[in-house]
Amino acid sequence: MNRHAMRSTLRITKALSDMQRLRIMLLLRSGELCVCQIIAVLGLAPSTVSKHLSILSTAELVDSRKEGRWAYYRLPQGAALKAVKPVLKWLNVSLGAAETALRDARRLADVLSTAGEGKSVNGVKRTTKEC
Amino acid sequence: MNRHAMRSTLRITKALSDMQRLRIMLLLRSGELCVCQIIAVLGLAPSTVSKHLSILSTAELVDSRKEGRWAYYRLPQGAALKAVKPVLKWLNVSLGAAETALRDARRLADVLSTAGEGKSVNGVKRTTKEC
DNA sequence: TTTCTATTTCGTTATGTGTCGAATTATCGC
DNA sequence: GCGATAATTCGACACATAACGAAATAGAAA
Repeated sequence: MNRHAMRSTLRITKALSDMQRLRIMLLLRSGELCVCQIIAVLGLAPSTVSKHLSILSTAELVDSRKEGRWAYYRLPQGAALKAVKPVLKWLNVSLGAAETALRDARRLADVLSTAGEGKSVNGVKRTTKEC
Repeated sequence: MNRHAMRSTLRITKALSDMQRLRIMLLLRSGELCVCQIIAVLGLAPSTVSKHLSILSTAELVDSRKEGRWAYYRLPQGAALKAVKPVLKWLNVSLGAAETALRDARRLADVLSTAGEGKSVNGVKRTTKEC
């Protein structure tokens, strides 16, 4: 139980000790996102973003699910949320209004609006690719 | 104001992304400590501990003062405390009962108890404070 | 099937970081 | 003054890590 507390805590702090991963955590405040959307906002190589997501996932700072070709990530919801909620709250307060965060938010809005006109909202089916 | 929020937040998470520095933060819950006491508990080279303390200090996760030959470090008290209090609280909850933390606490108690009274092996009493 | 697309894994490279010992600075006691 | 102690800075090394592209994996559409 607490035998690995240091290890798991360190995994969390290490996961948060990178600028790109902080950006991802802030992005996910907007809700569930697929990898290609995160890639579009961060402007990094897909393999790089995937690695970052893997690190956040191992630290249990994000949840993920697969649907078809897509992989979706979001902030934790269940028991894991309880463990990291104070950290998420601190992150939100600490840099919710940071320049980078605001710019990323704008980019995300852009990505969401231009990615297929009637996205999954309204249940409109897309025949075109999304990412 | 928030122009460097990301930078300072990242400095904090980077500072906390190391096992030895987490140990130091937990040690300082006991109150102000001088560098030599921290060295004794951690069992690392003085130069290494000094570097760790410098990183924590730059991140404003600790305060320091100098008194004579000694340098004392403690958790932040003033405005800086406000900024990092949630993090400190999370740390406390997250690994206050961790194995390493408990062991370090015992070592610290040992260091503190033998510090003021005839610590020398031959029983020679010191006239001055010593580490 | 084949051909896309989305994502992950792998290999490589450049940079960052933790550690130590040696040298340096500062202070105290003699 | 001198020598001892506390702490920091510096230089070097080993190791960790973030970045990329290429290749591999998985699924959807032609």
